[in-house]
Amino acid sequence: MAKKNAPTIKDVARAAGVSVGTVSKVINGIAVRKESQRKVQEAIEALHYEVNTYARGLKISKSGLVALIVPNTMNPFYATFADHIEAALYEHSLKLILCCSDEIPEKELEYLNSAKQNKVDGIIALTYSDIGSHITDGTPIVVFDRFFENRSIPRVGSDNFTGACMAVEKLLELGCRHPVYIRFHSKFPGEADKRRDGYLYACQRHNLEPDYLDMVDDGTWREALGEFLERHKRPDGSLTFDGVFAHTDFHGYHFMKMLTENGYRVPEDVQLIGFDGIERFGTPGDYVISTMCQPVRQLAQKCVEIILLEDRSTVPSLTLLPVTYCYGGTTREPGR
Amino acid sequence: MAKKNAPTIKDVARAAGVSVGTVSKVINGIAVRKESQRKVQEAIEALHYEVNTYARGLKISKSGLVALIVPNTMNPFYATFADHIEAALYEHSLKLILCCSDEIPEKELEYLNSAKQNKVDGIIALTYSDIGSHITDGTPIVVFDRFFENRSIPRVGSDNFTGACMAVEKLLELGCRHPVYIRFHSKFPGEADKRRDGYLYACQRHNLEPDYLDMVDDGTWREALGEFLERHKRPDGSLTFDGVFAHTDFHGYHFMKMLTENGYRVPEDVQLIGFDGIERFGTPGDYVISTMCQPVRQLAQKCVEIILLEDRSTVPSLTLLPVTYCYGGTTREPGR
DNA sequence: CTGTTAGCGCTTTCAC
DNA sequence: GTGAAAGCGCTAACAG
Repeated sequence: MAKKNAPTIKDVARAAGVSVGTVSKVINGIAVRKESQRKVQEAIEALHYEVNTYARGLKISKSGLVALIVPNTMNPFYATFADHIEAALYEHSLKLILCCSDEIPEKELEYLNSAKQNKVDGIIALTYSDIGSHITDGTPIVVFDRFFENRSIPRVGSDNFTGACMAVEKLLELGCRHPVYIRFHSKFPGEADKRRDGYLYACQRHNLEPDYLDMVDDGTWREALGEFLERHKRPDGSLTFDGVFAHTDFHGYHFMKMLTENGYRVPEDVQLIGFDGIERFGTPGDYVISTMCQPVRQLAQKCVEIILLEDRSTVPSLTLLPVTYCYGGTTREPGR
Repeated sequence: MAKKNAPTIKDVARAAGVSVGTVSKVINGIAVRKESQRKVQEAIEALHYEVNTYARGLKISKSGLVALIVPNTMNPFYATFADHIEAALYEHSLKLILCCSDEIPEKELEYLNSAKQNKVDGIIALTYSDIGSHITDGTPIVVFDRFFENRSIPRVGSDNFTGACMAVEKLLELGCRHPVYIRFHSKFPGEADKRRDGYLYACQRHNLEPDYLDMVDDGTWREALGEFLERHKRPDGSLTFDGVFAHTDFHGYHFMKMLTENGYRVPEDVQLIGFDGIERFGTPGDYVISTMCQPVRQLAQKCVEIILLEDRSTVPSLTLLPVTYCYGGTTREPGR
């Protein structure tokens, strides 16, 4: 905002009959004489004075800005995360610079550099490239949900491994005998890979033969799901599995649709649990499918908390928060 | 980012053996001797120099920041809008400050003031309070989707009136004889009110008896919809309406669910068209219900375009973009 | 073309 | 407690 003739601290000082130093003290809540305090306050009101953040930033090199790098805000998971980050930042009088990378590594890097240039007080990143290796200066940074080799950067995420185990065990508890796992993942390795490990571990622990679809998401997931379904049909048309743990709610939802369209009843014939905790229209509690819900709000708060930590030597290098099972209509629930 | 010893323009000048003025010129793309150009560039590389945005901002009072005030980003409509705004800003090398107001007037105002204080180059606002009356200085601002009394502020939105007419006519075209309208609105007046006007106009034009539910959204919409449904059941169980124009996809979706749960088939018994163009998981083209789709992307671009307009006297005070009908499974479509 | 220089508005010593 | 003054890093005007 290029307000041409905005009043400066000088104008206030003149109007209040004190020096700029005194005005500065009042602004920053440093003790001054009651009398001066009052006069300055009055002058500020009268002139509609507002501190110039550039000048202040130039002096104290703090902007009150935090950059959030996410792929986009179309995806409800990212959108929700962004919303909670914004809220958490607001609590600390910080502003959010939203950076959508579209999952393009170059754009992620570009935003990262721009963030540094804009002198943000911190960076929260959910990226696909290993941005950690590009951090050179002392800007506080935390990566969310995507962990890379560079272990020197604090990481925050959900306990994917345990969550996956819980999903399988929930399916078993609800009567499933043959839970399968479907997954489409980005070509970059990430923390979410642990969901597969969790599935495998749970299978082993419960003496189940693992049966899963695990492929890179190249846009052909619909065909792949169809094929997977065909492959699991018995001659009589019934399915060889009775439970599905989906890597994400997105694919879980679409697989449910496919099952329904093929005449299978969900949850009567097949029960299905996804991962993420996506809610319809963002309405709290209205899960699109039964799911292992990520504590997005707490995760966001944790990220902000870590960014704000004064003593960088005390920041935990890894923070994993637990996920919880949430009913969303695709599992058999007693009494529903 | 409080990088303590970041190299300054002075350091670059010294390293390159030129003056700060020359360095400044290089940075800002002003012609200098080839030789100097090269030396400065090298020095910048070597020192990893980055311009200090505070100092620059202090000087030229431009931040490259634009504030977007929306209620939240949980709601897919807002989330999508925010995403497109971000993209449009990116095209102009501008950064987005995301402000979620939670629909709280005080918060909207607070963010507005904070935006001014942060010297943003523009403000895009989707608010419930008449923020227009609080704008005092020359910050470019545009309000989206919510129009108030203050007509001096440029407004951008969808052509709700025409869109509503189109919805009704589409229903008629698809064989409906008795389209009803359901609506839950905020207690603040807004541009979306025109959707009701459009419905009424279309009814009048086609000699239909208007029949609609129009109430303030006080959280009891589910009950109200149930009541509305009961009221329209004939003794034989059939419904007195065969088409629904829903004020938003949200309520349209939930009414559809309710109809289905009550044994009515959609779209066989009742066809339904919503408004907004919400897509499942943000997937392009995967509309949750048939809908009058707002051109969110174009709307966002228009907002940014208006913010950027140099000559403020040429900004259109009102920009209405057309909505388009999109099939989402709740209407009878030949060949689907 | 290039170097010098005067601030932009603010915080922060440092005397008083 | 308070005022004076020195910059923070940069741009732009001006003189060379």
